[in-house]
Amino acid sequence: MNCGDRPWLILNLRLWGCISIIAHLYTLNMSNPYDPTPIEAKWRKKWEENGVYTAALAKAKKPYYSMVMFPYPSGDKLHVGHWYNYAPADSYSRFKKMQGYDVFAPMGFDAFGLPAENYAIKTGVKPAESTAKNVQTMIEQLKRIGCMYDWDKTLSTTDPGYYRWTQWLFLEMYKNKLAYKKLGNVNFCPSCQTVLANEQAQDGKCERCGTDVIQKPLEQWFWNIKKYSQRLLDGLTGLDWPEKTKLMQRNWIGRSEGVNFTLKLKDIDFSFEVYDSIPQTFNAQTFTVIAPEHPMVETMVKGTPYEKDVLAFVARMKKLKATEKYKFEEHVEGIFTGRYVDNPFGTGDLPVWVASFVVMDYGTGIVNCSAHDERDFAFAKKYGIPLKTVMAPADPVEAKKVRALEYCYTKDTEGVMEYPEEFKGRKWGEVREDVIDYIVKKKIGTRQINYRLRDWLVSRQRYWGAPIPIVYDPEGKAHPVPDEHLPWLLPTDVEFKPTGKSPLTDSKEFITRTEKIFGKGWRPEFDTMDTFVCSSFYYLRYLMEGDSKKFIDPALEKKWMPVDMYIGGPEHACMHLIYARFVMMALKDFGHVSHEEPFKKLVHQGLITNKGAKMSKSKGNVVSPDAFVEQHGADVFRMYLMFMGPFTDGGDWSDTGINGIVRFVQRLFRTITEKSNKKVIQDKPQVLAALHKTIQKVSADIESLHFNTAISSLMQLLNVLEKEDSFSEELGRTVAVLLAPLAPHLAEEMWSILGGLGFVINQQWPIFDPALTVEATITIVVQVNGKLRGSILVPKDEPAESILKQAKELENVQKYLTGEIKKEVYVPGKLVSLVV
RNA sequence: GCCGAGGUGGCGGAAUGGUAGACGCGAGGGACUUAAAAUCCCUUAUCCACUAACGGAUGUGCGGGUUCAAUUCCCGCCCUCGGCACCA
Repeated sequence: MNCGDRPWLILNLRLWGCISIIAHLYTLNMSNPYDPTPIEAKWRKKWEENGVYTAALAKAKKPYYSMVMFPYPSGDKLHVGHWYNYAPADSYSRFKKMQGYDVFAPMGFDAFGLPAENYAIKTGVKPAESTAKNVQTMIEQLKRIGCMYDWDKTLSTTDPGYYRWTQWLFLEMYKNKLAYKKLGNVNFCPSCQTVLANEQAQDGKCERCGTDVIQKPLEQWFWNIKKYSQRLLDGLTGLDWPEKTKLMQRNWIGRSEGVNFTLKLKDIDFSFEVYDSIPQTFNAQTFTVIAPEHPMVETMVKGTPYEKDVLAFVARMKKLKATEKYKFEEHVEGIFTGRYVDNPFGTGDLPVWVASFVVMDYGTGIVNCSAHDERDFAFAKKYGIPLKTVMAPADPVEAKKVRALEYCYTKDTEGVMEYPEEFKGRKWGEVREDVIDYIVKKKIGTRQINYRLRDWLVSRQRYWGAPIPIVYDPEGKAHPVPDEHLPWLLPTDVEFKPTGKSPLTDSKEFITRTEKIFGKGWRPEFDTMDTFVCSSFYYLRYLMEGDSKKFIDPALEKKWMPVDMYIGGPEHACMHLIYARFVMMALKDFGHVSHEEPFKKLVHQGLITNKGAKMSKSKGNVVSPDAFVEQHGADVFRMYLMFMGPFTDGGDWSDTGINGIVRFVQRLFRTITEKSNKKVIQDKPQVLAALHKTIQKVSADIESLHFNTAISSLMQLLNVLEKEDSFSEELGRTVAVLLAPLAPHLAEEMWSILGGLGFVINQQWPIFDPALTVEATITIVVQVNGKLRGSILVPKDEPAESILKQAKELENVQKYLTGEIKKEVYVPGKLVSLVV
């Protein structure tokens, strides 16, 4: 968003980059046997010519759907973060392919969105143009990584052939009563000049630009995701996702179980409900608060002496909330309505107040307050409202203070109940369920479940998005755009200045088109859709090549869904990943798909930072991979990224270690191509043992996405092979196969030099033989009193008694065997532990 | 405040009860070279001792505990990072 460009800095960085590259090239030894640039280009061309990565979706026997979260095609080049995500994900896909799966690894572009529009505002270049160009550039760059993407099935959310289905989805939601328009206080970003979904207003700030979000009363389109709260919650149990992500979604959905009390007002015939998720303290409740936006406020005060003041307060609060100045912590205010709740619990009447802090769209928007809540306590103290306590700490001195209301005593599981009589002496933390039963039995209230998840606000007052396919008749009633008019094209005759109104309002063509089709006085919906709508179903559209008349082929959906492996950033935990699940569930209910969940297994790659800070254009600290790839090749760069540390951890960028991988690649190439020997028929047992240990380790490590240790075990194998004069060509080829997922170009080159047939990527993944990994002699470690005192080398089937005997005879062990041996522990094949 | 993850050499990290520091970077020394780069070999947690050869103590954020044996398991604390937060 905020592109505080510092051209001098970038120039400086580029200049230094160039100098260091030239310096490196100058000093590069020409005797390096492996020259990546031409070789990598050669293999990419051969893969493409032979359609190695084209998935035959209908014919596939063992489908494996492997996806990464598709990128936004920005004008900037691919950065290290993209590589860090895509390269290891690709290594995993390749591994699966070699294990015999029919892997489908597509790639596409999430191309609608604000940056292209902001770029248009700055430069006048239309978003459609800049986006198309960026997509082209990005495809070129993506191909350079050497990933096995099936480019036949690529997609861009901005293609009319794609957003036709975004609009179709909207209409399906509309037909099935899951899309509705509603006036309400919505999050609005004054800088982006658009509304935001609840999920996009993080910490009271715009997710995109960091501006303080304000509350604005606007009429907006919502999708009823709240209806799916329980299913979204239940579905998590069966997913192979990071526990942390599941927990974040659970918290976001925020299920809470409690009670609803039905309350009656005194003097007028008026009743309503309040929700209470901590009903243990219901007998401490001494007043009731209602949200200023609540429509019932007006009814309550109508015709009373309080009416004028209360309504003025409400108006002032609404206005205040629509400004950037409003901070809920600082503006705790309220006003008495003059009304009382009629003695609900037999403990007296409760005065009803309008209070700033009451959340309108959670529960019923009206709440009962007690002394056992910090906020309620502070509010009561401020306005002199009486309080009473029903629980106290076990410590009598503290209990006395609590009863005297010296401070707020809240949510302490050890707190002891004092009232009502039935619960006296019991711990607050243990009576919850019993209190609910008591309330239900006495018919004071009913069980109630609430969710914090809000409906998804899908409309945006911006240009570069899929138009909402709705038109309004002259009376202002909404009508869906009929299917034959889809795609409901995004007009091009618009200004891009954000005004808070949709830019589409300016389009003459859009209005003319609407009137021509629907009649005079008809108006199109001027809002476009949140880009998260576009990305909520793209995994289904990959399965349908190009423009098609159907949303999905049911047979392909049944066969390929859910996505077997989905890799992307953790920042989407409560946005994309919850929307996509909701959309999949809704589509299942509408009868279009057979599965409930879109992503079976999910993994988050870690974040790559630069000097501890997140890379961003505005900070000018984005590391470009291009220079490294130019110099060392894609294989080296992707292996370096994988070798940095665990994939899910990310880490701080530094280029000091890349030479380690450069050396590894050169040494490996030289050793394998020079020492592989046709004449060697049988490899030495210790060489075979090393190979099979490596097969075992690399297989397990790639499967668990521990690429760093997979590479390190290949390095260990190289260290063994380098010491040999020669080994079999067969062994050399197996090493090429093991390397194929991690360094695909290098592996192909080695494979072909060693006379391998076809492509190495089409080979079967080797199976390790446990019998071959057993060494003839083993080292047994000897400990005395838990301290290491020596070791012995014995044949692998040496009996235990003999090992114990040898252990005790060691000179350095003898020194410490000063008394009688109390205990002898022998861990077979590992160690002897003696206790004296 | 609530929830979650983590803390290991100069650095990235490895080891989930069994030789702590694999693998790599960096650094130091040596070989090759007119020289440099590249390459190859040796050393590299800290302290002490020895350096003819062998060793000893300490050590995985801090303090306890379980065990023959703890980076790993248990209890208490400190710090860092991530998420949520006027939801009663």
